[in-house]
Amino acid sequence: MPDGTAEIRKGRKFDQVLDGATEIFMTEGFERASVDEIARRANVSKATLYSYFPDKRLLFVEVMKRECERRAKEAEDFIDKSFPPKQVLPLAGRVLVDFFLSEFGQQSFRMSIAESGKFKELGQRFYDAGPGLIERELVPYFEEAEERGELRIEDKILAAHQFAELCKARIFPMTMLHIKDDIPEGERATVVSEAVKMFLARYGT
Amino acid sequence: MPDGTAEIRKGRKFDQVLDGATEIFMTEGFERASVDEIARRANVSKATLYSYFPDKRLLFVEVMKRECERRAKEAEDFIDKSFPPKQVLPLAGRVLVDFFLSEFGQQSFRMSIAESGKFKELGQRFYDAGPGLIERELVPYFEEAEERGELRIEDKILAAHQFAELCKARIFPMTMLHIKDDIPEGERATVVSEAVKMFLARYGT
DNA sequence: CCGGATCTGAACCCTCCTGTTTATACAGGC
DNA sequence: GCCTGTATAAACAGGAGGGTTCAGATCCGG
Repeated sequence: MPDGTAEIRKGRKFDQVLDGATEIFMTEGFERASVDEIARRANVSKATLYSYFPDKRLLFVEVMKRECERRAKEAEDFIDKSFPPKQVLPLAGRVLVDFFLSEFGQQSFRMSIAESGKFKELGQRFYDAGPGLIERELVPYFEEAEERGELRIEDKILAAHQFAELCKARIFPMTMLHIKDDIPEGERATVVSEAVKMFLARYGT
Repeated sequence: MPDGTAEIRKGRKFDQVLDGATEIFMTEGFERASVDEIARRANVSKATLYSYFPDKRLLFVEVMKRECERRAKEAEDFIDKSFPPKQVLPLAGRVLVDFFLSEFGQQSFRMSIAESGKFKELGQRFYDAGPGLIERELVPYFEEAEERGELRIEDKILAAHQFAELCKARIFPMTMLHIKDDIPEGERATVVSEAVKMFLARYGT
């Protein structure tokens, strides 16, 4: 075992291929993306590509795996548990909004939804890196804040999801359905601010 | 002009084709659905199908148009504006939840998201029949309720979207990503009930 | 029962895509 | 400078799907 990455992979242009595949899959989706296009974008021959990945599906799964892990790691620990909700929630909400309004957030959501039927494990993986992550981050915070008397929540898991959904109000469907491509600064701030207000009106002390 | 439907259509098995196409598109999505399969399901020859619709894309657009109209009509007037929020909101929420958990709701959402990039007008149409409809139904109700002193809402449009999003908490992502296929009665009721509680905590009087 | 419109089925063309193969170029270690 | 493993380009096989065509069956109004 020459190096640490104990995976079934092979050679040297591996990441190059994955990067190219990520780009193409993100803009085209699974069906529309062609292997030739991926190889071209990755500056790699199709033969090389197929020497790493047995087929297109596996390549796709690998792309989504990596991307989910990457994003999940990025998003962790953006919460300082010792601060009160009035400070933590606006920040968390803003991170959330900016994420799912980003090109990457949009596309991975789109693709996960479109292909989760075909690749059963994929839906689970994206869920863990998305809604699941939010749950894992917020629930412990709610618990600490409740001990400090700053919140009072019976169903903390539901509350975490409610907060996340509130942050999508009016903007998420719009971008998801390509009604608008960009949401201006002001609108993002408003939505987050109103989400926090509503959340605290219900669970605040 | 022989009949009222002033469209560019033709013959007699028109609806048969549309019905079959709807079924296939709903279960397969645009890309995966094959014209042969649609013709087979519709008990119609491919030649007939192509005598009505110039190509697959147009057929798809027509299916989505009809389905959006159909659902929009079904969903109208389920609100009795004279009742107080405590009664109206649970009902409205329940209709919402049952809709987007239905096989049809799920699939049309999935498809609209997946294909709205390719068919620009489609996103708009689905938006009007979905989030747009909610807005058009709830905002006038909020206004009347506010006049009666039952609510106090500055941004009524945002509030309508917030309520809709609250109804999705914890259940919508799960079904969308195929984590769970059915949401039991109890969970639906809980989510709606908690959505209403939160909404009234913020905007109730 | 007749005649024109509509529908059928099956073959067909063409394009595109996945996946394979082969002969060639190139790289770095010894 | 040679040798081995890797990358390349390009062509190819196999198949699927969209769209067309046409001779014949079928329907329906008159």
